[in-house]
Amino acid sequence: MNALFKALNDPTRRQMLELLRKGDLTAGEIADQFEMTKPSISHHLDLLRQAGLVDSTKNGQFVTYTLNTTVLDELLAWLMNFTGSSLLNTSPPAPEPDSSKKSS
Amino acid sequence: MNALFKALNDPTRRQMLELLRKGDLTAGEIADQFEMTKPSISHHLDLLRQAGLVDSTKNGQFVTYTLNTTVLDELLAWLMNFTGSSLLNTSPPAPEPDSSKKSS
DNA sequence: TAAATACTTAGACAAATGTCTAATTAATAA
DNA sequence: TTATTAATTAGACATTTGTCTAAGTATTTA
Repeated sequence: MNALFKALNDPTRRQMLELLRKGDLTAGEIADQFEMTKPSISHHLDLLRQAGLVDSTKNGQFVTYTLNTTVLDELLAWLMNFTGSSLLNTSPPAPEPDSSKKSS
Repeated sequence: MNALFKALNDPTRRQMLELLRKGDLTAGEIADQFEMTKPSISHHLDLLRQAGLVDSTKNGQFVTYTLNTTVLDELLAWLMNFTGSSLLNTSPPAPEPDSSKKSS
């Protein structure tokens, strides 16, 4: 929990998470999005990994980073103790609104 | 958003929030729960207030602190962008299970 | 093999953070 | 009014944090 809040307490790292929301990225691709040296990027990614917010896998000379949201569920649970669990939807997913009508 | 994560990035401050969940407390009552000097406590409370997580009102020589969860909703909304908004319950509150039975 | 590319590790350093003691302000009690 | 109590403000100081440059490790390409 401590590592989680620590990891989230930085705008660069939060932005990294938002980038990864759209899909996996290599360390270099992430670095391209920031005006910061690669070592600094590497360090931020390390903190995110320590918090369990991202996973990294090596593919050849590239390292791909993937968002891991399971640890955010823990944060969500913590939050619910304050905002009241009434915000949580415990009911089963609603049926699709009828896929026979429109596609897009 | 920055002040919020900053305020939450400390175990003492998070514990303070949990204490206030059970009810309002004066600065002194809060200080009693920690092995830390009052000025340090005061400083932590100040950061919580800056983040909008607590409100403070002066009553005589006492200052009472109250939990303010509205800013946590903002965090909740941010979180939902990651964990998937399906967890959010958007339906109206369910009717009370029948108030004619028990009082408590 | 040698050079280039992708990334991390090591170490320095300024800025931010958490804690303390001492002093200050405000309100109550003697 | 003077003393006491509750709390904050000011300022010092060690630790942590974010950033950088330089160097190191793999991996791919020439």
